[in-house]
Amino acid sequence: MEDTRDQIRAAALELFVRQGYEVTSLREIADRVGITKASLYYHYPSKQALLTSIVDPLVKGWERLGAEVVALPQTPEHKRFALDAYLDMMLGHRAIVTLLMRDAGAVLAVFAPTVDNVTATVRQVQRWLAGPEPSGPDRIRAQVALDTIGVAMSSGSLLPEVTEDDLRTTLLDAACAVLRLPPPAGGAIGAPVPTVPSAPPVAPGVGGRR
Amino acid sequence: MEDTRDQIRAAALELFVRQGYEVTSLREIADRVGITKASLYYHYPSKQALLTSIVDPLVKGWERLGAEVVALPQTPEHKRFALDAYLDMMLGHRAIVTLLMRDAGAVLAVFAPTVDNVTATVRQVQRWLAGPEPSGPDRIRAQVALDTIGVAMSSGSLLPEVTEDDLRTTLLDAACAVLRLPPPAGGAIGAPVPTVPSAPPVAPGVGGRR
DNA sequence: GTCTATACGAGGATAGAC
DNA sequence: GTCTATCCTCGTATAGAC
Repeated sequence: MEDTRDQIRAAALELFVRQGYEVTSLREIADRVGITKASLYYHYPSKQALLTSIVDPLVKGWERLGAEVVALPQTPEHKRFALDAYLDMMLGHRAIVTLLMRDAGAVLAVFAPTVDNVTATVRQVQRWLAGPEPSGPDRIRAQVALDTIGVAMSSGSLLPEVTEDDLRTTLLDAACAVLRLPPPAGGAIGAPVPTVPSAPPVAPGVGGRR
Repeated sequence: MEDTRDQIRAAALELFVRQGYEVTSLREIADRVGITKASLYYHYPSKQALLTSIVDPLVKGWERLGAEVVALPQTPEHKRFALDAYLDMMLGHRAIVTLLMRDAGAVLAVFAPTVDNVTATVRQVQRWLAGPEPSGPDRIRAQVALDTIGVAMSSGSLLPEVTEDDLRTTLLDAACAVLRLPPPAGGAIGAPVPTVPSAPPVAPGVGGRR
């Protein structure tokens, strides 16, 4: 029964998101699961390892998506598609993203070894979005487009009463506007988007609580 | 001689930004200033008080700007102006904003009492930007426009070799694009922007270190 | 204003019994 | 797998001398 491990992860994620990583003690997490601190160490060798196992799916998803995306041709259609896929993945990991926003520092510290890879991936995607031989502003726009999607999601508290559907389409449009992509051509353009799967299965995250 | 107090604040800000608030110990800060932990307590009654005094200027600036902005008519020109002023203020407090991004959680925790006021201000500005009787998407766009400016600034590490000027104009344009504001009418429109001072004097922040 | 010394508590982590 | 007990380190904060 792997159940306890999962319970721990879920409890930790919830507490981390609500209170922050540093502030949350292992005792709190253990209490919530109904075990003791020591038992927790049976399942995870350290607090950092716990955090890693929580954030890992998002990192993996991002790296995978990044690799797929940069292989595509840099057409407006594909860019729009890439942003959509990115948005989709982020929404799938909503709780984790919130944590990342809250405690960017702590999370990055834990991923210090891996972080260069991630940064590299982000850079690649940014360059891909910016187009060939991008100017400074081109690169800024590319980065803002990416950030748009990430940040606005964590602003749930500032945007209640907004449907997920509105959020999804509006964010995509906003990112496209920033990139100055032409609006999607009304008709069918053959198949503008090829093989890339729309998004990984993606765990539901611990979403809730909003 | 208020010098020590300022030295402490500067050292603390730098360390907080680089390592994070929770992780940075008072001993480190004291060491850097060349005094002891105990002396530090003579100047600031607690670590939280220190953080407060660091972040306070930004909060104040934001509240002040918010109050001024929501009193303006909701024309495209004024919205553009408001975003510009907002951008200006954020750039003026660059280091603090970076800290806020890094440790949003910790900072918010410290400002828990005040935080409702701030949230309220943000909400007001968001509504002002969204226009009268805004739809869901209108409100999302307003929020994204605000976030655009804030976030992209912290992405300095992902956008080296970009001039501050490019950053400034591109971010403003991006925010306007998100809001679907028409491009600024080429000619002079009388005085589209009235009394509002372009931005508070604004401390230079401890910028550096990038 | 700044120091030395110290109280106090909390948190991460380990050892070893059940 | 889970517990009790314990270690060690570190951070906040205070007392009191210089």
